Amino acid sequence: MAITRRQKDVLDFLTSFTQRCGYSPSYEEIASGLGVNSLATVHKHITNLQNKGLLQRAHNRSRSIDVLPARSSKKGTDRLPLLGRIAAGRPVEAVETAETISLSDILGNREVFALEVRGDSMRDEHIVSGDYVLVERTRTAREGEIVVALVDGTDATLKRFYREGSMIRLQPSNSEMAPIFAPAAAVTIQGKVLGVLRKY
Amino acid sequence: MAITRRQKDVLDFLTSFTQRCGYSPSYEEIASGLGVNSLATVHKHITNLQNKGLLQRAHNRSRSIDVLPARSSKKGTDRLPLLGRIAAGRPVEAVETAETISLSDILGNREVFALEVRGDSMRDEHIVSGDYVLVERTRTAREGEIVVALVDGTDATLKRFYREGSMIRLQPSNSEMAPIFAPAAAVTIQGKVLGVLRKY
DNA sequence: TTGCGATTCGCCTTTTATTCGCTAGAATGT
DNA sequence: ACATTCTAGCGAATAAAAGGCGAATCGCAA
Repeated sequence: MAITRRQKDVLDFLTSFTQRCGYSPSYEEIASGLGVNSLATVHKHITNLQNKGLLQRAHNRSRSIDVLPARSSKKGTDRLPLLGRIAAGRPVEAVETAETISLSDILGNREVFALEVRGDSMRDEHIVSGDYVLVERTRTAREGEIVVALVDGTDATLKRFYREGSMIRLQPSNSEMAPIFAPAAAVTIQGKVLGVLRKY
Repeated sequence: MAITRRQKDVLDFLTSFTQRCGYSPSYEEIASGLGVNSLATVHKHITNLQNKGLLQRAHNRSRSIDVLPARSSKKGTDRLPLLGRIAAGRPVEAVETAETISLSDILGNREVFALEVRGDSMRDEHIVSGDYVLVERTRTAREGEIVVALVDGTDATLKRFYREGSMIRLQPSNSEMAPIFAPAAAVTIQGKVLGVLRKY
């Protein structure tokens, strides 16, 4: 069920509009939201998405688009079998294993959001540009944890967190970059990193 | 739920009126509340909303409208908000964004399994011991893709895949390790890597 | 029975969805 | 390398639904 970049745009717009307004958008509103000038284009997108089973729509009915939550809960795509370890020797068997892994193993029941990483400040930590970090929203952090921190209220960065007396050291994991030292009062923790997700 | 702008207005008015007064409004009150002059219009709205299952009403009875509780949106842990990019400057806002990321964005509907990585053979690719690679089960691969490959039926490894004439080169992403050369017949592709998941 | 609110009936305007024909680029298969 | 299919886009014409009106009618309850 290949979904194109543009189709995801459309789907995201629909979800956000519906969330924001409480009703679904008209084709014209979709068009202007996506920056296209033709209703036909919108119509084609909607039709395609409907054919892919990602949304429902009543024929010729105004504002009748329903985005289906089926995207995730379709077939348990959120939980996948953990078949073993690689580079160990044996072929990967199609074994029925009880072991599985899923996002919820990482997330638990916590309030989590994702951020796309830009820059190389955590390169030695093997977090690179384009990765998504999964961040739990907290205001505190422990020594050595990777955090999203705000310095002087303006600069959000991804660093390791260390306390040094009344100062905070935010340590990049990149030997070419210098740590940031700041008084504890100037640093706001926005969350700590629970995991990393990368997509090829 | 397939609702129009005006219908939401009506529904909102009904909810707030009922909340405020403890009883439901007459059609005339609804009309003036909505700024319309015809009871017929109101009636049409109410009927439509009833057909959509959003409210209940007794026939020909005064003030007999019951707004049915809206279905709550269960929030799945498998889809999380993508709040923005990090190391960009601004604080991470608690914005309601439509953009989301989830495992299914990576997986699609393909047959996927996970493997825990051991060893450092893909270190320069920022895949390290302890990470989980998400692998689509395929028997073919394209030039340069990261694959799970079986050499001589015994040795499963994680490498980049290159074809060189009748030979296959399996290239580790680690400058300290040498590539594996093998005849195409001796190499079995077990799958290709779609993504990486890391858990701290 | 009588009155008030609910219902129904045409008829109108505005909003919205649908369809058609066309161009162009990307992805795929032979 | 080529043809084919799919995605993405444009503008215009058409059809249908949504929203609205006033007036006539109906039905319950006081």
